[in-house]
Amino acid sequence: MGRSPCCCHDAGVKKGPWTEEEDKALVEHIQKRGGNVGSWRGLPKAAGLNRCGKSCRLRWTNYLRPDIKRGNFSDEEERLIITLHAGLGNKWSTIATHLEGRTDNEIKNYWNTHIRKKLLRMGVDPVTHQQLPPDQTNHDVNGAAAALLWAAAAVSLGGLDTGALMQAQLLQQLLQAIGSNNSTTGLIANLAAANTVLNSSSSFVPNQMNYLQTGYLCNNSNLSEQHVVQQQLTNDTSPGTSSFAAAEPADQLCNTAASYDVAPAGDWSLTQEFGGLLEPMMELPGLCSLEGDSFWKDILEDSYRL
DNA sequence: AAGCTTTCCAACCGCTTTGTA
DNA sequence: TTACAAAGCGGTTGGAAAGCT
Repeated sequence: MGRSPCCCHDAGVKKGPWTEEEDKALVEHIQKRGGNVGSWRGLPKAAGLNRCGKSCRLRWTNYLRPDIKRGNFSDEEERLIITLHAGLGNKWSTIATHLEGRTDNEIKNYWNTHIRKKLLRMGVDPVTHQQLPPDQTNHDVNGAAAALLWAAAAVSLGGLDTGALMQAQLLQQLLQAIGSNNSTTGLIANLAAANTVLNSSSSFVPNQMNYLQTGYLCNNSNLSEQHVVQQQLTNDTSPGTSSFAAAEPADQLCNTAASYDVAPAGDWSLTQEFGGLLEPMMELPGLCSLEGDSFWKDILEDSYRL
């Protein structure tokens, strides 16, 4: 497997941004051949371009190809990228095969400039898709957790009505938690409380159970299907390694991501900030078990001390 | 308004994989 | 089986645009 001698090293071959004339020449040449490029190496000469064949190929595949979809990524595309990335790692070309009209380069750029930062803001490691340690986490939830836990406890004990007030409060607290900075304990407490409120308020998202976990908010009406997703993503894969890539991994993942609506658009605007179901599920006990379950008691005490 | 910093993305570089003689 | 050419791929860079002071 020798290294390919690349014409890009030839003296006099133009580099840098393409001009309109060059684009036109390349497109016309390929169209004349009915879309059949043939040899990229021989293309520049045939098309009258002073460019390396490799440069022509990249320009065509990443920019000039007629089936390329331009414009912002949709939430659905973003969720799919996150889901696929959790299993495949930086296999951009494989990921790209599941996003119609998107190139690997575009997805890679979008990941590095948008998704990666968003995950970090959420306290999620963009490489492992796991919750970051507390000192690297950006969540601030202590204040929010205290207020929300109070409300959740009150609801559970019958001291408050579960109505619009609770829903508004929940959203407000969650937004604070997402956008600011603090401890994992607080985060868990907040998510636990929010989980309880969601599940105790049937009017909030009718007929659906909502699960909150560190890092991700999950909204899925079918828990068993969700476990299938998670098993595929956690057991069969290890980001950065190739074990998952053995038997048509991308298809598995694509089917998974497509079949199981990870965070259905339109259910709840907040869910759009959270990408997927990539961590082991953390199903939290209800506050009705407050008396007998030290889980909630500990969290309440923690949040009280904040 | 000017200068500096940050963000974004097209394009490049070089290694790996695939095809073929 | 081996060697080489060509294509594919992922990491990185450079510079334009946007944002900030």
